Amino acid sequence: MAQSKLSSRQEDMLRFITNFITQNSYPPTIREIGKACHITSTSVVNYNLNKLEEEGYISRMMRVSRGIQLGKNNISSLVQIPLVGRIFASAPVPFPEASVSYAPDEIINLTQDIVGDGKGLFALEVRGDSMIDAMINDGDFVIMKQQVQVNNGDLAAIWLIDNEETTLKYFYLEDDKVRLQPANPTMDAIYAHPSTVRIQGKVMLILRQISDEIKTSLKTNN
Amino acid sequence: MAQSKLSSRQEDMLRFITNFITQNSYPPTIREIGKACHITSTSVVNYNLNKLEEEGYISRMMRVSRGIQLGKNNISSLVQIPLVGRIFASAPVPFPEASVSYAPDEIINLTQDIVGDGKGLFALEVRGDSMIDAMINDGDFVIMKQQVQVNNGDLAAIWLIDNEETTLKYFYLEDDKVRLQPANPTMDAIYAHPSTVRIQGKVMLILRQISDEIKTSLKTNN
DNA sequence: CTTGACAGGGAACACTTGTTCTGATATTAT
DNA sequence: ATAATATCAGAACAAGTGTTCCCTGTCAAG
Repeated sequence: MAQSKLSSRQEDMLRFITNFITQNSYPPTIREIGKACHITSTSVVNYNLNKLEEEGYISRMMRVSRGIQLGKNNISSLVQIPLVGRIFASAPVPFPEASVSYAPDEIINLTQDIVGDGKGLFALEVRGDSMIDAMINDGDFVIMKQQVQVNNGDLAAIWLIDNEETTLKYFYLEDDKVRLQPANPTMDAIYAHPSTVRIQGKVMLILRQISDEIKTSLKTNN
Repeated sequence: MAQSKLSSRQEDMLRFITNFITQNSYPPTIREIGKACHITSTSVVNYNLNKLEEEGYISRMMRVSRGIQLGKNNISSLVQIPLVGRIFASAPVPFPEASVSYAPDEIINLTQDIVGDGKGLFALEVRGDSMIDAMINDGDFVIMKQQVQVNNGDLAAIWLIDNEETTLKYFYLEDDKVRLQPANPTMDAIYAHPSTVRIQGKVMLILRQISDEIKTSLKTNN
């Protein structure tokens, strides 16, 4: 997959395609490309599109109108994370149901450079001040991944069976007991027996919208 | 432009369109929508697409295949925020220079539904534990907007002239003095004379990447 | 009951669009 | 120069695709 051995015509086409997509948010047709790049024949456009695909600049969906995608190189693609519900001390964390699809206002859009591929992630809104020892406020959004085991040092959502309480703490398995360390260094750790804790997931990201100006869209409905 | 008077079928369609676009980066055809939403007739899809357009959820390009754009409501277009530098207690906050353009690894990509249009915003990486009374950790990213005045209740970056210290606190102007309230409710407020504080900006968003898995791309180079 | 607005279904039509075929021209290698 | 390859042009075709028309059914208002 060689690089930058594009003819000037191919550069023209690639530039036009990029502009067209950012402008219209859908890709151009072969004939639209031809018109913009002064190519009279659709077969020539098709020919050069195949060249662009061979070089990895675009991908084409065969037999699909406007089936052109920009190469993965220069894209900072979106990741959609479902906003599943709320997290608070007195209940276990809710988990996403694989079957349902989420409404637009229940989705938090982030980018790959922040959350990676976003696989298995879901978001929860924090309710109450009970997570304050994890440096997490009422109203914050936590993006977490469901898993029953975490590594030492991970910030985990943990269900304390005896207390019937959800807590967010840094998890350390030490000898035969579990140390749950608050994020706030001024606070003391909790020690517990492994059988009394149930790991529910791992916190990947915390999002706190301070200003009301930008809080409009992520507000969940009561 | 009324809101949420969408039928379940229209919600289905909107959800499918959104998913389809983010997945394929080009919009679906009428027939693809119909197939996915169990609508046998193209005219019904067309009918409901027009409804969605009337309500402002999408825009349609007449006579253009796949000519569907997501409306400004649920649009999640990218916002690029320059990562200007670091913020710590012993120095005023750095500000972006309008003239320079930033390298890709100095840009934080977020979406409009989180930060709005992103106008005038810039990002800083928090260094040290000095902001801990604002519930902000070492390594957090704060997204802020430069301004010399803030409203009461805003979380502001403030330069304390006498102490030669930057602090992030909720700002309240009361009578003739300034009350600076830590975000952590267990801590006490600071009172200061207006002439001894210099407002440097307003914090809009706090981003905390917990897991190393997703920390790769936003790491600043030393 | 009648009317009208609304929602859905089916089919036909015309335009759009990717594909393919044939041939011409340009470029490069031998 | 000759052959091989790459690029381009034009045309025709089949499939894709938006649009439109007519019909049926539902439901609330008059």
